[in-house]
Amino acid sequence: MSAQPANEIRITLPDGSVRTTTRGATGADIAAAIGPGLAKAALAVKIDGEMKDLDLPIEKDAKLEIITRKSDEALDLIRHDTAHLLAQAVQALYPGTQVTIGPNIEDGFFYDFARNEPFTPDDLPKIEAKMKELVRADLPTKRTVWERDKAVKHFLELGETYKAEIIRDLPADEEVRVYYHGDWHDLCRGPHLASTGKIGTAFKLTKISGAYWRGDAKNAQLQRIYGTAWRDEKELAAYLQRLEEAEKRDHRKIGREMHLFHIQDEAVGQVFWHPKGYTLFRTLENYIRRKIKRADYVEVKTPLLLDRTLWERSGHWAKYRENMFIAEVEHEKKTLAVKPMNCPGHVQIFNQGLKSYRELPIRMAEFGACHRYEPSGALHGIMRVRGFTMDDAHIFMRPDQMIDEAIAASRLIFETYKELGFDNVQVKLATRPENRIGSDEIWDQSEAHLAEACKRMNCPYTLSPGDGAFYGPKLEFTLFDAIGRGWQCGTVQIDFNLPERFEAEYVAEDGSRQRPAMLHRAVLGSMERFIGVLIEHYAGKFPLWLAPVQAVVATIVNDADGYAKEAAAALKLAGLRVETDLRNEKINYKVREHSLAKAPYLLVVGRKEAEARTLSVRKLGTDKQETVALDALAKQLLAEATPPDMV
RNA sequence: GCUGCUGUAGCGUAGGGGUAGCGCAACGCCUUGGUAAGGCGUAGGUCGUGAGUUCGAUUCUCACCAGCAGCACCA
Repeated sequence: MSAQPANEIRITLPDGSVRTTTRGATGADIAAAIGPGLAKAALAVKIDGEMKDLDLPIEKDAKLEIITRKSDEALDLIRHDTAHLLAQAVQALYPGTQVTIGPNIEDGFFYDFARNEPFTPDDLPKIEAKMKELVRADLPTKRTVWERDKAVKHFLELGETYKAEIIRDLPADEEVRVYYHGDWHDLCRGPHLASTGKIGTAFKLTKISGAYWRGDAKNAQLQRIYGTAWRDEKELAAYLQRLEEAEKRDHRKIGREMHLFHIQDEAVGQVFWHPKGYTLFRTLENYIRRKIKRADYVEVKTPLLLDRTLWERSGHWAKYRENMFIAEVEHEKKTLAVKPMNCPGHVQIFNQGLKSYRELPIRMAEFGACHRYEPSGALHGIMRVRGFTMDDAHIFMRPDQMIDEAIAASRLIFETYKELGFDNVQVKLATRPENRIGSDEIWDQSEAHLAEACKRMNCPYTLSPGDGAFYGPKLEFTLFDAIGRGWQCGTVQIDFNLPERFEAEYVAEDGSRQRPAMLHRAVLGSMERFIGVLIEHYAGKFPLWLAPVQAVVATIVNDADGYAKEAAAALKLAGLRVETDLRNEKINYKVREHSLAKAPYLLVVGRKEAEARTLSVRKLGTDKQETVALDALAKQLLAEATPPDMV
């Protein structure tokens, strides 16, 4: 390699080409050297993979990429700058407001403020207007590096106690950077766009909420303003449209419209399942029932109310009482608690009679109605409730069977999700929390077992440190719905607490008494929540086997009533869920109504059909019609309505 | 639980110190119409609950309950 003059550096561009430039040149200089168009479009640079300001002098050879509005990274830059813009606007409009942090989040950003007066929704348009004003002013950005103590002192003098705290907590080797946007300044790691004008105006403030300082409920509550920001107005409009789409899928709305369930004040957080909703519930339940039967589970039912002493023994009274519904029984001076979990009940069944190692594993399943006192703010439709049904099971086994059982349970979960229409599933391994029981040795072993199970299944997973249950580590299964939202549903947990506390035993091969290992697993998790997910995933347009009403026979004229009833009866006899609509309404009206009600098949009969013993079939989502003979139709629909596990 | 907002007929909404309208749904009559809203009419509300202010409260104030959006929580 030839010697390089001391004042020159070599810049490698993404296409592999190398440019030689003066030491201390900036990203902006290099962009300008490449072309005026690029210079204008440049937002920031990536130097050796790290995002930097356009005006940062480059002192040594580097790989460099010019970031423009088109780059993937552009959104992050725009959003971060918009967050600053928000803070600047807020401080201009509401003097005395302290700034804290303002990170990017999915689709946008937020900024947390400390202010005595609350923000109201009316403030958002005012703040937005101010932000746009600042964009028009095109204030230049200036990066400055401060000496730490001076920075702390400076922000304290401004009354910015949170900022001062952040600076104090910065790692000792980190530069304290303060960015100016015009006169306004903020502590920030950067990078930033060259001026406020570069941000554009494709942003919108979306909501206000309370948020705890550093995410801890023990700390002061700040006021958070959320916003979204995009490259251009078109992207912003598309995003807002996406939000609208999600709103249309809301299970609370669809649940009401499709007469699936309701919730009322006298039973907060509990679901009244209507006939149609409960049809869905039972269909799903029976599907799971078939699957676990095949997987050699046994099904049980255990009491809802159990005496306090049992919960004391299980450890729930000490660790979980806050979340339990307690019933004082006056007549007997007893305290009972409604079960928040099924596990203690299942151990009671296991403990009836002496078990041999030959009987293990025992896979004990229950569709168990559990009740937990969830914080009022956590309740959400049927997704987060206080009374719910778990598709629960506990597997009692020899310790050496644990990995195989964890694999079998995980496979059941994957298979079920796939059959239900969810192809993308992610797995997390949640490891030991701070507050836990059991020796480190047991935890080491249990975590290793779950990791080994994943490895043998060839299943990638991410670690979720500290998120395990107090009694053992767990695998968490998150599925992704039609619009990309993740839902944590299934779980496989190792429990070394309960067998110990209830002194569960089996007789081993050598005649000794041994403690069984226990695996706790749920596939759907909560039936209620899972049905909520299904509603939103399918937007109420369920696959035929799940649809509460599978077909509606609608008449055109009253003369066809008799045949319509006959046809509906025949389809019902074949095993389909069918309704008739004989009302004195025009067919257009009926088509519209049943389409909106999301009936998968509309079977229209008029004089012609009655005569020929056929039905005019119209499938939901199409406007095509097909005339099919009654017998053939029954077969066709029945085939389509076959549950995925019976295909 | 915390912050903010909201609560009017089954659903969606208007209004506002003088006891409430509209649309859809419901019900009745007319219409029997061939694939996304036929016509006319009727009924339905102690305006979330309780207190206070007032001659008078659904409207204003307070408390409570519930819902919504976040935050925290989700063993």
